[in-house]
Amino acid sequence: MELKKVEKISKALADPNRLQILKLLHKNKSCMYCSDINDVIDLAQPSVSHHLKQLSDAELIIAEKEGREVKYVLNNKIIDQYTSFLTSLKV
Amino acid sequence: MELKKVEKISKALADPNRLQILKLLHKNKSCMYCSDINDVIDLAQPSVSHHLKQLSDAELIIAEKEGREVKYVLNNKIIDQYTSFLTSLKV
DNA sequence: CAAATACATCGAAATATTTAAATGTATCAA
DNA sequence: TTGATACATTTAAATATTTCGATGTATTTG
Repeated sequence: MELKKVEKISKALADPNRLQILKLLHKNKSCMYCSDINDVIDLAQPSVSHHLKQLSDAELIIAEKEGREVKYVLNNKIIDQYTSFLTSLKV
Repeated sequence: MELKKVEKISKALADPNRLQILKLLHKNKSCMYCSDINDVIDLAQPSVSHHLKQLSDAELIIAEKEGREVKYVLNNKIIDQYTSFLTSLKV
């Protein structure tokens, strides 16, 4: 995995609200809508939208548009790639 | 692993210079001195010192004082703990 | 088509991070 | 003990991130 990509994923993971969103997605078996996340995270809607975009840009989550809602799905694959890189750093 | 700790490690990993330092430590089998890192990283000495402190505070590296030099060692254990947390997020 | 809903984008303020020059501290060597 | 070396800390400037109100854009519903 490219260092630039590792940096981007790390940045996405470096915020308590975004970590909470990922935990929520895990708990709810990855299927959550933006409004559900808005209900739980104690931030204004544009802030949540911003965080979801960062997670999405890092490919940690995948946004699936369903009518006027957006469903968010955890991207297991990129987590594997990221952890593989980190493991490869070990001596 | 605590979310606060995950956040701190993620922050430490979210910088190109710090990632490069970790790669250097891996390449050199974890045994490097501050001055060696200064030679390779294109930053002033206080900046490198600052980055090493962040990696050290996140426990990604361990600083071992040897006389007037400091040797840096990769902390495999914390990498394992961090990747375990990330893996546990998967659905 | 008009109103409502769900989410995104813009703009701006508050806060955090990165960087380096200047300086400080500890250790070694002569 | 004096000068040099290795690294840390302080201070301050530049830059990036976080946050939210206001507003914009689709989509659905009546």
